[in-house]
Amino acid sequence: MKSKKEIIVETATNLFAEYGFEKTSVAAICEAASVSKGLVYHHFSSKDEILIAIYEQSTQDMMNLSSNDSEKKANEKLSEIINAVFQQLEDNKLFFKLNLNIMFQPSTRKILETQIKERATQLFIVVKQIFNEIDKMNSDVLSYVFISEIDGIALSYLSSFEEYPLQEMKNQLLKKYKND
Amino acid sequence: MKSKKEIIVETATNLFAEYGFEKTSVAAICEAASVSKGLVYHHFSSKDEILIAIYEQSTQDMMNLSSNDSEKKANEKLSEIINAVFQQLEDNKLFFKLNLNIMFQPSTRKILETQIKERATQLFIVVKQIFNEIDKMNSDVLSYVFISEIDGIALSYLSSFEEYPLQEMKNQLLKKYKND
Amino acid sequence: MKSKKEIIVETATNLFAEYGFEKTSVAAICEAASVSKGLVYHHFSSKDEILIAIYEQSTQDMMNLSSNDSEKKANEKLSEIINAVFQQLEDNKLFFKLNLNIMFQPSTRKILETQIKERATQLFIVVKQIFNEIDKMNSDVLSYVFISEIDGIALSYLSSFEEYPLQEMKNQLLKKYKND
Amino acid sequence: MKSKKEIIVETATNLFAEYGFEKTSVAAICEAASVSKGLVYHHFSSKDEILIAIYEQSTQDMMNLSSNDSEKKANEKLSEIINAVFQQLEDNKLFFKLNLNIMFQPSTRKILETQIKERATQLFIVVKQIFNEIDKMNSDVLSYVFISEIDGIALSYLSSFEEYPLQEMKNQLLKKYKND
DNA sequence: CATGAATGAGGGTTCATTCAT
DNA sequence: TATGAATGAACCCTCATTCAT
Repeated sequence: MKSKKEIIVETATNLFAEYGFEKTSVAAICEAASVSKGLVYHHFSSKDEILIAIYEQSTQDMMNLSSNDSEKKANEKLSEIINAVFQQLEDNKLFFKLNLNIMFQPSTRKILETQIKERATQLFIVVKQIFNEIDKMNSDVLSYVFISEIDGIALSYLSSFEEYPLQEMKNQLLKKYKND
Repeated sequence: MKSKKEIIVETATNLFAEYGFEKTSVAAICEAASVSKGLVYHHFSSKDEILIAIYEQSTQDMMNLSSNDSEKKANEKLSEIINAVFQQLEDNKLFFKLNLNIMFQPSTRKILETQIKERATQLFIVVKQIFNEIDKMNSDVLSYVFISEIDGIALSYLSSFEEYPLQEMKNQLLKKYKND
Repeated sequence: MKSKKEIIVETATNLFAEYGFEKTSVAAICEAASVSKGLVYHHFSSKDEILIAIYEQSTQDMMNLSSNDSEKKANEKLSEIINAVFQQLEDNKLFFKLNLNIMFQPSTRKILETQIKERATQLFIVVKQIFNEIDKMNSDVLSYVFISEIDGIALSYLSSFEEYPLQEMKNQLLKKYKND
Repeated sequence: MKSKKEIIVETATNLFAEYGFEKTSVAAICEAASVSKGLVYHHFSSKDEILIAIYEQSTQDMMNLSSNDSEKKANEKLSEIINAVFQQLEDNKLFFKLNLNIMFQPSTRKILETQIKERATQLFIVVKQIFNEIDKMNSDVLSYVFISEIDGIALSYLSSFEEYPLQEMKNQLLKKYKND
């Protein structure tokens, strides 16, 4: 059974994702979680702290996604990443929006500066290790390009109000990295 | 000489870009612009209205950037767009952040829904017209890819806390689209 | 006619005196002054600021009490001070209590540290100048004693729940300093 | 070994003295005493009750100070009281401040009304008995004066931010009462 | 005797907006 | 145009106290 603390985090995640961090009041979280304000502040020292907990949790989840199966070839690993990201993108669209919201809201960006840097660094390392196997001399640029390509599609997809050809974009990417 | 109304818009733009829309109070705008609250509400019916004015203005500016010189070849036009965007990206980094902030803050996104759609549509049309000259059958996908690639680099660049190899990424793009 | 700001200060003074600074909520001040919270924060940047305004005002009033009639003899001046203080003590008992409350509440004492020091210094100077005329060698000690004697009676009077022989104490003091 | 209850009282005393009663939360006491909230409320029915325990304890301690050696002469007893009080004043400055804090904080004053009255009465009786030996007709006034003189010095000393000539003031008092 | 999750009222403060001047 | 006093709802957070374990 879920603890009240877990319920609070989960509820807050949903509300932050739907309305944005700034526009979600602690009171709203309490009501949605059927919990008193006192309890929220018993578990978290501030509203910011809830956000930090959510973000760190999601970083953890993200890292657990990338399998470290070193048996596989580089291009297989890239395909795997692409598949995993696009899967997540479809399944947790709202959650990805939250991440962008956090990243580009100056106030939240400041709150999470440390954690954002940490995640970006780790992500880059994972990708670069793969490209090292492919082309050690240019692994830096290749990594930047790879990450940008995924980010770009995500951005277009998440910012679009209308239907977005996500599958087609994914296939384009898969094709490009198939023979690396 | 600038009108008071222009001063208000300009001041608000800077503050929104630096602190985010939600975190910028009307009082702060008034103080920074050396103007009374009454005057702000004389010119704008609400804080939202200021944001709308800023966004529409910036869409206008953006559209004026893309020359409609139909004499040029498609690949030249693409290069031109790439150059223009990267130039802006460097010159007005804060302003681009504001656009992302607006786009992924659910509250502001809702306020500007109409304007965001409009801008996206216009942008897509401009790009697609170019790709129609290159490969009419696939102009849709090519346009999406092109926009995503630019968006992706912008996103990586704007979200990075550290040095980002913007020039190198730009060169990669230019190279890719040179011979189209 | 009194300005709203003056009404706020006056109301706050009364409530602080009756219930203490910490135990008087801004909401209570608003209600008693028939004024909105917004207005209080329009005129004062914080609750502390109200306290500071009150304290500084009272220091001003206090200083205006001591006439600077340099024609008079030293012992006459002392008598005058004694009379003035005891008069105030009777008339504004609650206000003197507020001063003691502020002085010995660590939180308020810290808020007003600067102002408390300033007042104490000014007070000491005024008294010492008088004792300089009487006995220049010992004017420091004599000043301390004089101030302590008045403080002591005030303290006893203000802390007493029962009838306190204020007149008799005053006469004792007047008698002591009559022939200086 | 100290009982948990004693630790709570001791910790609370220190915190009340340093931050004031109102500004010290039960949670702060618990943390400082390394004790749970439950335990505090097991030993005391409310926060007020802790304050009462502290105050009554200190009254007890105070009374134990004054020796009842009826052999001694009146002026010796007075000297003894003066010496004892000034000793305490130096040793437990913070604790005396707490007493003044309590006395002039309307809320705490009300909580401890009974105990404050009781202590004042007992103190007055002790002093008056001594002055009865000296001048029965005027023992009331003499007692008030004596208490006020001590209170006054204590007040000046405790309210001063700077060095205060406590020793000198003490000597003045001792000299005055030496030949009574 | 001992813990700490849980409550709910109330604290100080911010802020978009209105309106008389 | 231009000012700034004035409003009131909402915000984040604190805290004494209770209670199941």
